[in-house]
Amino acid sequence: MATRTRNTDDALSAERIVGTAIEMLDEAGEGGLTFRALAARLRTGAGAIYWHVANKDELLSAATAQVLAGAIAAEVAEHAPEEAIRALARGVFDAIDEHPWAGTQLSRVPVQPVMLRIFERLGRQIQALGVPAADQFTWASALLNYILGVAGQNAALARAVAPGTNRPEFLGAIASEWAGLDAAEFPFIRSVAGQLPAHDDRDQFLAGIDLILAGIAAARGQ
Amino acid sequence: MATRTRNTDDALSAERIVGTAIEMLDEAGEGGLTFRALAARLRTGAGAIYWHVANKDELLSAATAQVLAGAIAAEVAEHAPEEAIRALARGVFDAIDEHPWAGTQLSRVPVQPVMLRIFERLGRQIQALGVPAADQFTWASALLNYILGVAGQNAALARAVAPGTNRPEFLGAIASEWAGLDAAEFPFIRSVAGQLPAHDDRDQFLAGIDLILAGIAAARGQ
DNA sequence: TCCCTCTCTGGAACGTTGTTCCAAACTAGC
DNA sequence: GCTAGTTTGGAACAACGTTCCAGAGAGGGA
Repeated sequence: MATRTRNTDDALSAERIVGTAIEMLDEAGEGGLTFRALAARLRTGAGAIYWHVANKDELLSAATAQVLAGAIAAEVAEHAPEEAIRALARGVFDAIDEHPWAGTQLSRVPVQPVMLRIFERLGRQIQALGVPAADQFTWASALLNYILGVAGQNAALARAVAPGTNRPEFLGAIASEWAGLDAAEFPFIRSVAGQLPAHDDRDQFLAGIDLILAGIAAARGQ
Repeated sequence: MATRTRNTDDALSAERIVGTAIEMLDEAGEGGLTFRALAARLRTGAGAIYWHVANKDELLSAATAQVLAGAIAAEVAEHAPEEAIRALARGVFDAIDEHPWAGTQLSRVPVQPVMLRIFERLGRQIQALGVPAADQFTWASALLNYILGVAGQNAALARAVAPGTNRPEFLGAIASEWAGLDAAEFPFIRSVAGQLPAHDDRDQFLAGIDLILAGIAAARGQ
């Protein structure tokens, strides 16, 4: 019988822990990641995990960083600044759309290393647009905050959708509620209720980015 | 000795519970509100609270709603649409600036009754701006997501500032970190590091609102 | 006045969580 | 093959949200 040795394959490491954590978060959502469940899947104890990872916040940060790595790595040098900003925003959106728990993490913690890199990319393209130095910080922050807002709402929605039901069904139910609101108090909500079930979150998100870019262009033109 | 009667003053009620919860959240932050501590301050048991409030989520929602009530109640009919949007956004910002825990709540849960009212106000002003019906939902959502993003980041920052230190000191420390980053990798962050400690969050937030409004104006003009 | 019913109370208890602790198992260098 | 250092994993701790339930208080008929 095989001797129980500590070989490289089943050895614990920060990478393996983070990778397994991402698996569990993707499968069961934010509530699905506990140190006990993680230890069970890794066939070890909770204490062993703490040797490689300081605490749950660090674990979530590392998982979020890994999931966003692709969006940061994407090369955007060849594009015009506006297109580069769109591409970057699109990358972040797609990452959090695929891993909604990462959206929670991003909107919950202050700017951390991953988001600092995104902020850097955004700012560089803002500079490339010829924005005055005094406005660069403010306008890059506006873009970042918008992205983080969408990230948080996406995650909140994913959390709210009951495990059994699917998204169109859920949005349809909300649209019905909206349509049934008081006509005098909620005329606007009622008027857009019909657009809710069919609307594309991604398109809507990118339209918001374009709106901010148009605002920058307008402010620059004067 | 006085007979232990149940008079109106010390009677438990949803209002009194929510009011006390807001007090505790303001004093000790989001971690300061537990059912045990709340029960202790109300001189009762945790079980009694559950007779008036379904669970902690509902309690936080009610607290957030109360804290945002002022921002919604403000009458804005006399202003031009753009100024009305600014006033509304300003009201929300000031509320979450004073009660950062409310920002966490807003960015953590999907649109709830309070935020639906704000969305309604935003949308009505967007309509008043003469935006085409097809764009109203998208652009009102852009404004809302931006506001929620700032709300979340404000709350995250408030949570990160160590109880002992103050805000300028904390921002100064981050600015120092930013200034010390690799020059080749973070040119933009380094260039704006100096603006971080002195910048006004509120002004920056409102500049972002103006940017979106300018974008709407530009898109409308074509 | 008594009693029954319904509302409301508050303290104990349950299950789960993040985290800490520590004895034992393993690995590597002399 | 001893020893010093690293790594493991299971037990234990403190805290949390929530549930449970015996009983106190109030009000309305008999």
